[in-house]
Amino acid sequence: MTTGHTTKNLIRDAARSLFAEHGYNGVSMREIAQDVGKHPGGIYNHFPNKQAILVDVMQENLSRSHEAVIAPLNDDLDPSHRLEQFVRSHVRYNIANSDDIFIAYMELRSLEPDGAAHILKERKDYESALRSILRDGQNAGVFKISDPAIHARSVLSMLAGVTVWFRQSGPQTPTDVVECYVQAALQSVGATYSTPPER
Amino acid sequence: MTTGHTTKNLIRDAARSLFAEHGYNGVSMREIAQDVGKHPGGIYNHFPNKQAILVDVMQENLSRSHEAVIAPLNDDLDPSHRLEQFVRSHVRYNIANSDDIFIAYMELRSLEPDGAAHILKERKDYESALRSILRDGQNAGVFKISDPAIHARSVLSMLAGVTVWFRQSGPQTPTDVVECYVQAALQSVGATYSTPPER
DNA sequence: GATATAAATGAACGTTCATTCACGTCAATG
DNA sequence: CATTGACGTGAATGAACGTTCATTTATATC
Repeated sequence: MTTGHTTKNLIRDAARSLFAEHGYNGVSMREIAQDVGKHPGGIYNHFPNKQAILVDVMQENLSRSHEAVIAPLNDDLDPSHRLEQFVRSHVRYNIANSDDIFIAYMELRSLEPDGAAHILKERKDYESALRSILRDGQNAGVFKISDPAIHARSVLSMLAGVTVWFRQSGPQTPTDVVECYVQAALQSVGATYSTPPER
Repeated sequence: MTTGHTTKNLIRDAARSLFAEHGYNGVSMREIAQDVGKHPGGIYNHFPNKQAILVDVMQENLSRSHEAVIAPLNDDLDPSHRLEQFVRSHVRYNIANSDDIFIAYMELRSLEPDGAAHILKERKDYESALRSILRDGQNAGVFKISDPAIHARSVLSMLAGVTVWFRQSGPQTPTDVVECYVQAALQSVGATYSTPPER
C-alpha cells in the first residue's frame, strides 16, 4: 500500500491493517512490532508514540483521498455530472483503501485533541465539497433534497458502509459494486441515473 | 433508558453510554463502576465479566429494535409503502437510541465468538427483512436497483450514519431529520417520494 | 428478632499495557 | 581507519487492566 519498504512504512502498513481489524485501543505496540518482525522498543525509532502512528495513518489517507476525489473535480460540469464524478471516484477510492476508510470513520474518537483538530478540518472540507455540489444541484432544480447538509452526510455514510462488507475475494467485482453505489447515491438525492453504456 | 433503577440497569445504562463514546476497548470496568457510584468488584455481582455487559446491551437493543421496526411491518402493503414504513420506524428508532445503534455498528468486532453468533444472526434477519422488501419492489418494477443485497446494506449504513452527528440539542427537530432520511432512503432505491401532507 | 441471601466494599492478584533505556550492530562518512 | 548516527535489541519501568476474594453491610424471609 505505502511505497517503499523502509521500516517506517512497514510499521504504517501493519498498524493500518491492525487498527482496521481490531480498533486503535484493541491493538498493542507489541502486536504492531511483531507484525513488522521487530521488537516493541524499535518502533520508537520511527514514531514518538502510538498516537502518532494513528495520526500519521489518518493524515496520509486524507491527503491521498483529497488528491483522488476532491482535486480532480471539474467545476465546469453541471451539478449532476460533478456529483457523479465525485461519487464514482469516492467509491472507487473507498474500495481500494477500505482499511483507511474504516479507520477514518471509526477512530475519530481515539484521536487526542492535537491531532484531531487538523484531521477534523480536512474532514469538514471534504464534506463541504460534496455539500456545495448538492446545493448547486438543488438551486438548479435537478436534485430533490430537503436539506443539502443532511443529504451530504447521508451520502457519505452510505458510501463508507461499503468498507464494512466488501472483500476483493467476494462474488462481486469492484466495478459492479462501484456502479451500484453510484446508482444508489445519485438516486438518493433525486438525480437521474442512467446505466453506463456496455463496453 | 432502561426501566427500573436496579443496580444492574444502572450498569447497563452507564456501559451503553460509555461504550458509545469511547468504544468497548476504551472503557474500563473501573470507569463503569465509577459512573454507577460503586466499586469495580461489585459489578461482578450482576455480570460475570465485561464481555457479558456488551452482549447484554447489544441483545437488548436487537430485541427492542426488532419489536419497533420489523414486527410492525404490514405484509399486505405494497413494497413502496412497506419500505416507507420500515425506513420511517427504523430512523425514528435510530434517533431515539443513537448510543445503541452506534454500538451495534461499531462493536461487532469486539464480540467474542460465543456472543457474536447469536447477535450476527439477528442482524442478518434484520437485513434480510429489508432485502426482501427491495426484491419485491424490484420484481414489481417500482424500484430501480441493480442489486437488492447491496442496496439493502447501503440503505442501512446510510441510516446508521444519523447517530454520528445528530444531537437532540442541535438545530433540527427529530421529525425533520426523520423526514429527510426517509426521502433519501426511498429515493436511493428509486422509489417515488412525496412530501407528507402539512399538519 | 434470628437467619439467609444479595449487594457492596477495599484490597489484592497476575497480566498486559505504552514507554524508556543502556547497549550492540553496522553502513556511511570524513 | 576512526567516528558517527541510525537502527535494533532485550530488559526494565510504573501504571492500568480485568478479575478475584474475604469481609462487611443491607435487605428480605420466617
